[in-house]
Amino acid sequence: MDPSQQYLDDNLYSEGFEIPSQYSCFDEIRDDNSVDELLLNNTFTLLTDEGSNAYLPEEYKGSTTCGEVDAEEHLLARIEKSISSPTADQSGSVKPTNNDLDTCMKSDNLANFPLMQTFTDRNGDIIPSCNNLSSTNGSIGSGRLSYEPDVSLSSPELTVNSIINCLPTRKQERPSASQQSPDPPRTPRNFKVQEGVDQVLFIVPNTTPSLKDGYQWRKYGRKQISDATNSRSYFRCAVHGCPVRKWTQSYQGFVRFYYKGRHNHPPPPIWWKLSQVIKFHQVL
DNA sequence: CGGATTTGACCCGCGC
DNA sequence: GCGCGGGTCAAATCCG
Repeated sequence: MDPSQQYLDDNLYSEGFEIPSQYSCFDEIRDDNSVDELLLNNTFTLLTDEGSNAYLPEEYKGSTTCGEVDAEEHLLARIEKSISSPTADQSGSVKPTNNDLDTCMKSDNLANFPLMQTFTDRNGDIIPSCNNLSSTNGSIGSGRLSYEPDVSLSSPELTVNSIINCLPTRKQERPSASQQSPDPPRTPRNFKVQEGVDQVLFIVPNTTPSLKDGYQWRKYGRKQISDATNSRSYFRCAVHGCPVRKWTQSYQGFVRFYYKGRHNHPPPPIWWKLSQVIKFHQVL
């Protein structure tokens, strides 16, 4: 069976990712040391805004927007780097010591996975960055992250968030040119920018074995997109009245998760994600 | 048996 | 205005 197809069909997609709400603050973290401090002090704030180049790769310094294709190239490069340099994430000084966190990381088999996140601007263009969870009180010892939005601090220029979440579990070859589809996957029509609506994009290798955030999702449709090898699955949050929807689509060895909306109920514990953010920082 | 998933049909938005 | 592609609905089916 085509691994991507199997991935799409797996019930694990009944549980998806948390959609980060609007960030509670936009602290400007301009150097790695300050991030280390925050992480080590468990205040855990990895934030940039649209204008911050704090963690942009060198090629994106000075720019705040780039096209989706460029962003994807960057993503693939990041994945390859992380795969080819298995010790890369050992260089960081962040070493979470909380036993629960370690247990969670191991149980979800997510240790050593890097994470990358980008924003999209109002036009839907992806802005590579290192933004991620915001947590005003997300201490490692608490067992939960807070995603309470702070409306007063939300950026009017940044209403759409995209996260690219890379979770390679084993070496994965990029498709050869002959294996690649001629066209990149189309963005879901409903994923187009809407005022005040959160949107998130994850891209994960289709070999990722387990992806859980505790949310329950109900599949409500599936569609062949563009050609017979490209299908998209449609999910809605299983909580009654919750407006959040997500789409999944496989493409070139990766699976894209498109999320739209904001949960209207408390988030579940998402320990593993916290660990990924830390790992991401280490990889960078 | 009830909840979740599948899948064909229908609806609608967008491009031409 | 029309046709096509994509999103959702809902009945059928599956599964625990």
